[in-house]
Amino acid sequence: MPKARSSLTLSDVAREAKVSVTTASRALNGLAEKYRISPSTAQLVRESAEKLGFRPSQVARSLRLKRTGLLGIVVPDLSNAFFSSIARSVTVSAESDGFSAILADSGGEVEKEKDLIEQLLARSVEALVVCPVGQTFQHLESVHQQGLPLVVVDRCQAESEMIQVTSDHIAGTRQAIKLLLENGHRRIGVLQGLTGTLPCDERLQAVSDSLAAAGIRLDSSMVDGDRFTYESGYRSATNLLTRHSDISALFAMSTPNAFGAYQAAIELGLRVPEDLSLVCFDDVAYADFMQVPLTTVSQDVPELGRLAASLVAEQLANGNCPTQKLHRVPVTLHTRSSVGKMSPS
Amino acid sequence: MPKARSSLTLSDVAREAKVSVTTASRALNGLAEKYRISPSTAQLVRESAEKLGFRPSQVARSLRLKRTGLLGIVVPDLSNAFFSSIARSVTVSAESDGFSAILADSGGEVEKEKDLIEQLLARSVEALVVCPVGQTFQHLESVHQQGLPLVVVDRCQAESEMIQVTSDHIAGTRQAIKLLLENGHRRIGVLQGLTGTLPCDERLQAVSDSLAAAGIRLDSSMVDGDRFTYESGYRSATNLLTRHSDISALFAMSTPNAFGAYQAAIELGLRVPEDLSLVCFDDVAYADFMQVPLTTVSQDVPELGRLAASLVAEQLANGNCPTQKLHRVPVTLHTRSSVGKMSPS
DNA sequence: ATGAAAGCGCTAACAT
DNA sequence: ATGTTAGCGCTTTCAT
Repeated sequence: MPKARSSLTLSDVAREAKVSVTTASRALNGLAEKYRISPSTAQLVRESAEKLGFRPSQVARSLRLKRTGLLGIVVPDLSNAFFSSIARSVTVSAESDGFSAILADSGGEVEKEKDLIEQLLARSVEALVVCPVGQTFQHLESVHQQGLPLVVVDRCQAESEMIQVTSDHIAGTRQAIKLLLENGHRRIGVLQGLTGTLPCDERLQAVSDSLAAAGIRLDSSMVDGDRFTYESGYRSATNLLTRHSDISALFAMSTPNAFGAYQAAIELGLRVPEDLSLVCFDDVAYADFMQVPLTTVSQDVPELGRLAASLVAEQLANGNCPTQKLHRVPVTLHTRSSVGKMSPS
Repeated sequence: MPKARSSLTLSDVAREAKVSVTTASRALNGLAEKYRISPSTAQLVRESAEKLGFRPSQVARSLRLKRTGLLGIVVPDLSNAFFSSIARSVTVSAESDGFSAILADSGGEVEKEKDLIEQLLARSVEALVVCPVGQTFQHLESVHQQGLPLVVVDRCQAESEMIQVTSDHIAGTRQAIKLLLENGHRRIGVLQGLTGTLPCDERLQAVSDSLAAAGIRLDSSMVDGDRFTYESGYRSATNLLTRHSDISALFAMSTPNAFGAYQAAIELGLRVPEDLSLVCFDDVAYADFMQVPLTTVSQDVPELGRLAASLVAEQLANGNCPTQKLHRVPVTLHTRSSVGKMSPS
C-alpha cells in the first residue's frame, strides 16, 4: 500500500502512465467512455495512480470547478445534546451526498456567529445550516438574499423568506397546559428560556392562550427566567414559588430549567408531584430512571436535523428554493410522573 | 452593507482602486509597510474592498499557499455526548487558532472511518483528530508516518508512535473495585464494552488485577457483554445474574451498560443497592436526580478534547512531534448511592 | 513605491 | 482516441 507524502500531482500520474494530464484526468474521473479513451489506456492510468498513491487535490478541483463540496453548520453549543444531534443528522446526510461538513460553534454569541458565517462563506461552502443564537437575523437574511442555500433550524425568525425548520412549539405547549388543566391546576408558573427567541416566545404565547381559553389570565408575575439553563430554572423557580405560594404547577421551557426547578422545589420543602407538578419541553436521557420521571414535551430532534439536511439537499439539487418556507416538526407529550392531580382544597 | 453575490475577485478590487492586483493583495494582507505601499494607496484599496464587499477566496489562497487552515475530526457518533464534547473542545480551539474544523461521523464503522480519512486528506486538512472505532489502526499509523499531525483520542493503540490521548482507565477501575471490595463485595461481575478496544481491555485487566491482589480470581464466566450500549448492558447483566445468583456487585464499563443492568436487576426482582451494587465508568447528566444515584468513575471529557487540541496546535506550530506519545487524563470517582455494604451472611 | 507575470493542481474547450 | 492550452483567484518572485 504505497502512500507517499502526497504532494503528487496529476502530471506525476500522467508521466508514469506516459499520457497527457488531460487523458489522466479523464480516465480517473470516469470520463474514459465519453472521450473514447481506449480501455487499456484508462486501465493503465488507474494503475499508475494506484501505484503512486495519487490523491487528487480537492483544493485545486474546487478552484477549477467552482464547487467545493463543502457545507457549513453553525450551532450555539456543540456539547448540548440538542445541537449535536442536529449536527449529526446534517453531517451524516452531507457525507452521503458526497459533501463534507465544516462545523462551527458560536458559543451562543451573535458576533461570533456572524464571524463564523463570514469565514464559511470565504471558504465557499455551498450551503449553510444554522442554528442561530436567535436574537438577530440580518446577517442570515443577507446570506439568503445572496442566493446561497441556507436552512435555519430551531430559533427561527417569524417573518422571513428563509427556509426554516423548527418544532411545533404551540401544539406542544397546548398539550402540556391541557394536561395540567385536566389535573385541576389553575395557578401555573412559567419558567422561560432565552427571551426574544421564537421557541421561547411562541411557547409563552401558547401558555397564555391556552390558559385564557380556560378563563385564566397569565399574569406576568407568573413568568420568570431568561435562559434555557439549569441556573435560570433554579433561580426563576425559586422566585416564582417564593412570590406565589399558591402555584401548583410549573411549565419549564427546557429540561435543564425543569431540573433547576426541581432542585428549588426540594429546597423549599415541596414534593413533586404531590405539592408541585412539573412539565417541561425537551427530554432527558434515562428519564424513566429519574427519582421523579419527568413529564415532557419532547422534540423530534433527529427529524429536525434530517429535514434540514433534506431541504439543503433539495436546494443543492434543484438550485431552486422550496416553496414552503417555515417547516414545523411535530412534538410528542411523554406522560410520566411529574404531574399530579390537584388535591381538592 | 453592500454584499453582492460574491464572485468578486481581487482584480475587481484592484480595478476599483486603480492599482495592480499585486498591490491590492499586499494592501489587504497587511503587507503595505513591508512593501512600502503609500498609506493613501493602502487605504484606498481597503475602502474599495469594503465598498464592493470583497471576500478573498480561501480556495484560491489554499491552492497558492499550500495551507488550507482546515482540521479534520472523525468520531464514531456525534450524537453521543462523549464524542460531541470532544468535538466541541477541538472545534472551538481550532476556531481560535484560525482553523476551521471538518467534522466527520464514522458511525462506528472502520471502513467508513478509513474512507472519511481519505476524503479529509484529499481536502488537504493540516491536522487530524480521530476517535477511532478502535479495532484497527493501520490506516492511522500510515497517516502518522506521512508526517501529518495526528492525535488519536480515547480508543488508543497500545504500542504506537502516534500521539494519543485517553483516560487513566486503570487507575479509575482500581478505585471502583477498591470501593466494592471495601464494601465487602467478593463476587463481582463485569459488564464489558466493545472488546478489542483499549479502554475495554485495560479496564478488564485492571479489574482482574485488583481482584487478584485481594486474592480473588476473576473467572471468565463473570464477564459478559460486547458493546458500550444499553442493550449490551441489559443482556450481559441478565446473563450474569441468572448464571451466578451469588453476584453482589456489577462493574459496568459505560453508563448505558449500567442502566441496562439496572433494568435487568429490576426485572429479576433485585434492588439496587440492597441486593446488588453497581459502579460504572463515565457519567450521566443529572445523576443526582436518579432513582438510585449512580456511583461512577467519570472521565474528564472536556480535558481529553482540550489536550488533543493543544497537542494538535503544538505540532502545527512547531512542526515537530511532541516527545510524549501516550497521554493519560485522570478520572474521578463519584461516590453516590448505587454501591451498598455487603450484608454479612 | 508599484506592476507584470508565473504558477499552485486541476478541468475543459479546442485542436488534431 | 489523445494532446495543447487557457484559465479558476490568489501570492510572490523579479523587474522597474
